Amino acid sequence: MPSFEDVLKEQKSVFSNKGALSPHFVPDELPYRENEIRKLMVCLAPALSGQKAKNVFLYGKTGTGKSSSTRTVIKKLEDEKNERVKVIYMNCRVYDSRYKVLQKVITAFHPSFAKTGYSFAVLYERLLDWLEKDGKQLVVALDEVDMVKDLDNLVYTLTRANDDLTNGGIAIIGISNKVDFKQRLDARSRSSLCEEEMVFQPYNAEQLKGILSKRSEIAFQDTAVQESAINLAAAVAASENGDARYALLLLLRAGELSDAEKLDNVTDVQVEKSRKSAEEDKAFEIISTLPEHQQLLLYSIATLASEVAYKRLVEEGGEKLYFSGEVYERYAAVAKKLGKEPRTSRWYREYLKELEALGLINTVQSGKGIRGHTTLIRLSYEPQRVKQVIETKVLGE
DNA sequence: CCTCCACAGGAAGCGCAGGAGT
DNA sequence: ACTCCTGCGCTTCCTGTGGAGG
Repeated sequence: MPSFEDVLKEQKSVFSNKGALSPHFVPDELPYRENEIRKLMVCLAPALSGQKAKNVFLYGKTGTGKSSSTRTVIKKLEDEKNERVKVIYMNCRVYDSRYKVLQKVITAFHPSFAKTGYSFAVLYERLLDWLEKDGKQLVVALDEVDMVKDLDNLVYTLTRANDDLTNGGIAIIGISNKVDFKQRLDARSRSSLCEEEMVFQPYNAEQLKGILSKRSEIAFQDTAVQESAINLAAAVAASENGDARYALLLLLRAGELSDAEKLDNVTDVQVEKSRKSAEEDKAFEIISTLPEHQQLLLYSIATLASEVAYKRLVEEGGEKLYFSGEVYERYAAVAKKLGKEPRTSRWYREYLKELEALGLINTVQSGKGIRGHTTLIRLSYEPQRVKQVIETKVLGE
């Protein structure tokens, strides 16, 4: 009978601490964000001397270190072990209304309030009492704050609380990656929430490299990751908006691939593979949210492509290209078969443009050798898989 | 050279949904 | 509650275009 220890030993892995690549991991040191962290600390520092901390609004694209910086600062603040300073971090994707946010805050010091049913006024009074008691300073960090449905209300409530309190205070840290979101707020809550503003710039390739190297030291076995793998992951992520989360994900998946193939290191080959599969996932995600007729069109191209020999096609570097007219005929046939009225060919051309803009197909203008003037079409992804995805996700349901 | 093919893509207009105005 | 307007998705109609074929 094998023990778990034996089983674990058999499964050798390139990882030593996989969790270090997770987006939730908070490293001891956050490189290239020293200035942001310092500025955040300056905003929160008043709390330690019994003053209200400043409200801060953090803005920046995904994977630029907003959440990590905030968590790092929160950790530092908690390490001060000041009884009168409380910090609560939450993700507003989960706590998406004034009530839920308030409830989450209350349960942090009064777990019995975890169940709903208390009126908003009761929760609010409780919060004030608790803060008032020995002049506590509360900092509420709201990640993805744009998800809160009644944000104006929430901001108003939290800021007004400061007026109702003679002792203690509440500060808000708002985090968002939506540019236009600020405009949706009314002027009053905007000016309270954005008392202090910080913009997080995307990382460049050099910085991503630094981040990845540092994390790899924790996450992987000593010599498991080749430098070329890190360089590639950094370069790819840099070209995709400098998203550190994506860079880490690539490395994580690459490592998992190495494990699956029972290799003892991670090279750029695995990174390239995981890039491809990440891209494919994204494409399939896009496909499943496409308008019905664009899906049908894509499906039609996929069926053409899976037929071994079709009457008219052109080959280019081993890839088959389909005539616009043939594709339209197939699309019309598929639509009819499913009892849908096909769109006109004029609109079909607009669909083609959209699909190309989304990177799902490639088109080429016909040149010499072909009669007339037409567009040649090919799928950007494996036809069989595209067909499968549409069949299961879309038509199957 | 002219004609035809196989489309590309602009212009106009239609029906409808969803706000703004009253 | 009502009209009015606007934008969107789409159809209809039409002119344009580059190469093949006679």
